[in-house]
Amino acid sequence: MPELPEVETVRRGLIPLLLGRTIERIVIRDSRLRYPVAKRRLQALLSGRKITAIKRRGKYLLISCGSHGILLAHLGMTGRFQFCTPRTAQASHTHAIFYLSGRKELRFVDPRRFGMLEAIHPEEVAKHSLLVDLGPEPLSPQFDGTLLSSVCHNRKRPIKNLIMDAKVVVGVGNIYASEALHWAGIHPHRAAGRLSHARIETLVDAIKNVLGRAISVGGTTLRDFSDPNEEAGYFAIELAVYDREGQPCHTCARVIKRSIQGNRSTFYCPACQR
DNA sequence: CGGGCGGCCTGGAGGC
DNA sequence: TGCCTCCAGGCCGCCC
Repeated sequence: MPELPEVETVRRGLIPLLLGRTIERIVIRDSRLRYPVAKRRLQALLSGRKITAIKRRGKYLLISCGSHGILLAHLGMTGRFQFCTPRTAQASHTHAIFYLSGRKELRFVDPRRFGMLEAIHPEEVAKHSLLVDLGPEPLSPQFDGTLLSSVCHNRKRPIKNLIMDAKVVVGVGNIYASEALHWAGIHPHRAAGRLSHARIETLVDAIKNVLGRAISVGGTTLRDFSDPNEEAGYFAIELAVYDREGQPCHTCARVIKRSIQGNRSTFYCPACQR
């Protein structure tokens, strides 16, 4: 489901709902997510604790209970958080329920179970195996043309695969990789090492602009994404190439093509992207 | 060691 | 209506 803009939209949506609430009780209904959910550790670190901050690293959400613990969560492809009351009918694939003060509940729903939930100590964040090798945040100043140029140097790997690699830069998934390459006028199959510095600068700008724009409109709703208030995102109507195979390019009217890269669909305009 | 790709899961869409 | 195949926004880990 979600790439960085969707996760950021969820984070912003959860802040007013969760900050200041206490996690009174945690029920794991099905621990079979991407990794088995360590239920007792979750309860030991988080139950009885007050939520003080909600942060994001790449596509990971970090729901923090001060010095006591952090709920590290990943939505995978189909995960979502639902904020509701005890009377709300339970959706199928509700794997975890966090009972909150004020008679509210935070539920984790994930049909495909590619998501994850784990409780960690605050001091574990820096060296956690899932976080330690992550590249820079794409919207941070650290991610710039100089950095991406050095990563691209002499690499034969297609540029699309490279920008989707979380060790290079986090948060750029299949949709926004296709979109950013389109705006930068770069063919997704082009070897990273054969791009000029100027074009890499353009690509960095495109990534920042596409992600920033998507965040500002609440993410992309393609199939099943919505924020915790069940509001849909509106970026889908702005997609230039993604899921537009056979349709005309908005710039040059040539037909958008689809290819397979790394077992994933790639969409591009064969005329605008070289 | 870089990097391609299989596999993890379920459900929806579309073809017949 | 039903069955079958294909496809899906992520990411670890295996293997070349």
